Amino acid sequence: MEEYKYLAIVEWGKNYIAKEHLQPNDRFLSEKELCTIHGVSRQTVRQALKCLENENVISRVRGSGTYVKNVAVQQSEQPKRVGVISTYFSDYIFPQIVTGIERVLNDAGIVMQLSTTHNQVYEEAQALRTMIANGVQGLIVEPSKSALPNPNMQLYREIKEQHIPLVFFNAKYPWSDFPYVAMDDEAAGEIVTNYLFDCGHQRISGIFALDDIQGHKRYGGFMKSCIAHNIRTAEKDVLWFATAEKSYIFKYARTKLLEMLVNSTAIVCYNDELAVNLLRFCRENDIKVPDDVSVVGIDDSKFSTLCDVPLTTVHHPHKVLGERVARKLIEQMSAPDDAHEDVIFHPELIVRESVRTFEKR
Amino acid sequence: MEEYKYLAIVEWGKNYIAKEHLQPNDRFLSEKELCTIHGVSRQTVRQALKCLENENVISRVRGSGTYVKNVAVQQSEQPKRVGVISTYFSDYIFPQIVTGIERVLNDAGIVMQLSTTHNQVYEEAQALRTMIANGVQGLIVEPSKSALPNPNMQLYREIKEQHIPLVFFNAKYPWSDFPYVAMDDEAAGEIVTNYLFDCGHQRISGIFALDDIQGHKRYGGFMKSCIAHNIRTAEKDVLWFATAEKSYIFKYARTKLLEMLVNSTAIVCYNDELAVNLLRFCRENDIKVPDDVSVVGIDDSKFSTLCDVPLTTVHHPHKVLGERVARKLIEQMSAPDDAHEDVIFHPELIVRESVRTFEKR
DNA sequence: ATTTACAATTTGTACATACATCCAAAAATC
DNA sequence: GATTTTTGGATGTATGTACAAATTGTAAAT
Repeated sequence: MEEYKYLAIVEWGKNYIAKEHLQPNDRFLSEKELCTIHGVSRQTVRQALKCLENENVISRVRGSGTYVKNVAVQQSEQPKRVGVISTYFSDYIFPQIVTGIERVLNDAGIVMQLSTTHNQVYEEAQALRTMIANGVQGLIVEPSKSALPNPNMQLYREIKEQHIPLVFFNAKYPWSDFPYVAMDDEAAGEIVTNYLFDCGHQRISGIFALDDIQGHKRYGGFMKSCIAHNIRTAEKDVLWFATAEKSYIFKYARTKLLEMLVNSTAIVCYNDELAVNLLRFCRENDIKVPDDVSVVGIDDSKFSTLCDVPLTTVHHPHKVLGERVARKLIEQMSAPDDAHEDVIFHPELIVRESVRTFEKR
Repeated sequence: MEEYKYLAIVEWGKNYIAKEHLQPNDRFLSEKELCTIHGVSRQTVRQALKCLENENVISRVRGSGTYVKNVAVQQSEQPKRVGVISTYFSDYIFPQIVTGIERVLNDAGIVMQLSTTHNQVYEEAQALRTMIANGVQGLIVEPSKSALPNPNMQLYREIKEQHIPLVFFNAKYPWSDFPYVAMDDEAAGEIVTNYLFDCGHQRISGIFALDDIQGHKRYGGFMKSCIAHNIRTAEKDVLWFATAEKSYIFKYARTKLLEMLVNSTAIVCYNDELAVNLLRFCRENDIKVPDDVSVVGIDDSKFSTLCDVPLTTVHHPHKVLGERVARKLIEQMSAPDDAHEDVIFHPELIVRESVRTFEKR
């Protein structure tokens, strides 16, 4: 029961196409014919046709006529797009995380748009802006430099205001108000450190990323374990580095590093990547692992089994985490839930061969 | 310079908003005012306003007036999107290729949409369809099962008809008419085999992928070298496998494989992944590499240095190839060039430790 | 001070007419 | 038979008029 004539004609036209089984590029009725059929003026018919044209149901060709457009276009609406922004994706554990994300999104018929920030907030801003301008229906983001002040606060606020669902993974900005999926980084730091104490180590040092919430939390777990074991001086035995310069640490902090290796029986590394590099550094400086010094990593990356001394580390859920993040986003997209619950994976120790066990006294 | 009055008013209106620095939700001129300003009928003004409304420049409220919409929307037009479809992307050399693609596209301000086929033509079809429905401006595709008949021919024809630029990498379908970027696979097969002959090997076998043009070409290079060295029986010493069952070959073709390892002094592997698996198989069966048998791979993947016997292989340009593919697509997008030239990288031998050298007689 | 009624303004719908422009098929020409 | 011209019919543009429906401000009534 349409109130207006032109809207009635719009509906009538759609039904007509369906009823007559008109195929794409079939000719539709002319304006004149529609006038006589509905007993209205040509202007009214034109208004109705303009509507149908805007809705992509018909296309009109001057001098020729009105034609039916691709019906498929209207039936299967554009598949949804989701933006995935991570710091890296070709190295380390990222390919596996992204594979997990891709699998779930793909199964849900969602297209994944990928961008990397190389852990630069500027690139993060650019990626976010591009994605939004691109009309993504959701965002999966791994924060860049999550522990430092972030100039993209305003952008995230806009995302919130525009009600674009967003899920963080691995870390979240402390000031942000989006759900996140990560492993319990503090527990991970605590578990490896506890394990070292259990193996009889007493002089334990740590190397952590300073610009990254994960680094802070793992450091927190490390400290928690040290304090629980009555080691109050651990704070001094920590070396901090910025993730951008992770390869430089072995050049520019060489002295401090060597000193640390001599004075400690074990080193807790921020992650496996650092640990593997440390293993190489030890080899180059004729320090035997685990005989001279023990090394533990976190993340259970592929390299931890491939390096010359298989690395004791903490399992990161990798692919499962990716899948969970994607599912979380899909949940948020279907039912925007402001009472977002975070998903935290509990880490698990993987014992390999990079830690020496001391005799119990 | 507009031919039609209403189009002139559309342009005038946009300039007016810019000139007067009208903000979103500011009131625009009423229809009556525009009539007197331009000296046209109200209908003409209305047609112009309808255009501006369709372009999202203004919004009209019955009984209230016409208002300016979000200007940001119109200024920054949607960034371009490009679809990247590869067989895998989290393993082997794919992360590096995709990283190369991503870098170039990103620099060009193009968003990358990623999908993987797992070397399944069905998934390839689905990915292509989704991408097209999504309105990508270009496609980068690694063919799936490129050596077998492909049911997606029709799809590729449609892509051609719709003039969507497309570039293949690593391989191309023999019947297709798109440019591609790859390394010279035949030369790669030839180079490693030649090297084995140079090292004094005479009994050389090969293992190749049967469903993949790269496999065929590498096999071709292998055969070329064998024939050049007057080994006419090589054809019998080839084991074929389907890429999907690459891990099964070591179970189900175990007898044939062992026989081959005993009867040969060297094995040419389709790629490094297979070679690394073969190394493990040898270790498990107490066959020493390279003392008992030599193994060569192709692709120079990361694993070729990390496995216990560093692998002699052929360098694949990885990231550079990715970058070149992306640039090729951008070329095609800016200047559709039917006289598409393929880009072929010439491979280079990387000698490591998996090949034994026989004394020259 | 709040409510109510009304009027003015503004956009939306509908009809009528005239001419412009383009397409395609029919007709005329070569 | 092939090419050019004509012509009918289709959509596009432009103007005019009339009324409908929604918003907003004003003024009167409560």
